[in-house]
Amino acid sequence: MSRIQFKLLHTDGAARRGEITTPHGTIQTPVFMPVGTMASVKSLTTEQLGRLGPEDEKTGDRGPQIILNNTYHLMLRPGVELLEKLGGVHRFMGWNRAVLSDSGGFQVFSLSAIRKIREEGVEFRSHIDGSLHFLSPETSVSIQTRMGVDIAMAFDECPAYGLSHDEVEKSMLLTHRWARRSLDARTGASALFGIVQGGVFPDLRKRSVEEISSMDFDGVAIGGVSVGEPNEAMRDVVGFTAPLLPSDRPRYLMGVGTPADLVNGVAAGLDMFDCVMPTRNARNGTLFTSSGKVSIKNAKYAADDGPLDPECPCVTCTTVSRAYLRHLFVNGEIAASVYNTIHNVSFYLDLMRTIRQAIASNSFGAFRERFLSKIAGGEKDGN
RNA sequence: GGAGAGUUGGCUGAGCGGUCAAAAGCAGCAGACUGUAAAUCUGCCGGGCCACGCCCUACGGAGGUUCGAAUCCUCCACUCUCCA
Repeated sequence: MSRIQFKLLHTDGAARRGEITTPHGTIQTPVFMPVGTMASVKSLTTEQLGRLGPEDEKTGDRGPQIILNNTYHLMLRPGVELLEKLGGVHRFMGWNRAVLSDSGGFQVFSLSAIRKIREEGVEFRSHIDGSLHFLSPETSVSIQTRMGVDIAMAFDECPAYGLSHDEVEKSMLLTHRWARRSLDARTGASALFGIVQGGVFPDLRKRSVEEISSMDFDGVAIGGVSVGEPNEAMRDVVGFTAPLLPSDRPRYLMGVGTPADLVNGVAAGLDMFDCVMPTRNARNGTLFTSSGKVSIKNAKYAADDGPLDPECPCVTCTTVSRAYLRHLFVNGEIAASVYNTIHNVSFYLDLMRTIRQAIASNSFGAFRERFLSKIAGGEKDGN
């Protein structure tokens, strides 16, 4: 019945090397999924996206193995009816690899000004035209399935950071009931992942893992993280929760993170990651390199004729200089976003490939240590 | 030659007796960004200092009126518009 299959290939400490088979290709894990909210990884054409990152060791394929789309945004525009009629998101955007969709649960959190939460579901007012919409476990899963995604996410509630134990518990229990209903709404056309909540409270996280793991999800995700909590808190939650997750299914850390977060996440035993950071930061002029972050708009790069990252084989690093990238950025040229996004996404994909190789050769621990100190050398905050 | 308008910090441009080191925007400099309402947002932006306060230099130039002037008066310089 499940449309995906997970195979655990190898472990190196807690780090896992695996494979997820989907109708749109096999995904090597640990994997990073670029975010393409509007069925588009911002500033890239589907074709450009498809050529990013390192070449696959075996198949010779390039590019992300899987990307993320967003239910909330796509249901508003262009709408699920149209998407379905046009053959689903893959066909719509000309993407033939895997797609995972977020359920809209996060928007319940991030767009809190326009929501009304009930047991049944969430009433939204569209941020686009103010029209009224309703999202529930059933409608969310249905929309995701009709969009034709490979992996759908259960509809959850993502509590804001700073709520009390009782409030988070209440929210978590709602997420659990919604998880059950999401699962009951699954038709089998898309795989379905459950989402663990519980905020920053270990006892709640533990309960949530137990509850979500007991259900027949195709994978389990850690949600409710990177919602404004201190970095330390996030790391604690991930470090505590990840090892509790079932080992026979993909483990997905939602919305995280920095390169260092990814390395640490893998070390905690996680397989899948997504984050807007590489794409958003690219558009805002912050680039990730092998020696730390580079704010390309800084005056010091005005006459810097060298490549952004000498160690990076991406199109950006092999064709233009830092000086040119800065010039494009300060002048607001669209190409700045394109070049920057190409690099940042490539950097992330490259990092994941390196991580996979390190695990395969049982050298992940050493790699992690080297990586973190190298990054820290270039950046004080370790990102 | 006559009539009128104007000259403000790198630029555009408010202010029209004190609360003005001078609004706002731009440019410049730096920072943030973690399941994307983000090609966004925030801070700094005359100089100096033993800096939550003080000093210096500043609103075309020079004088003047006033307790006090970017703001009022006089002259000078320059710019623009209209009429000859």
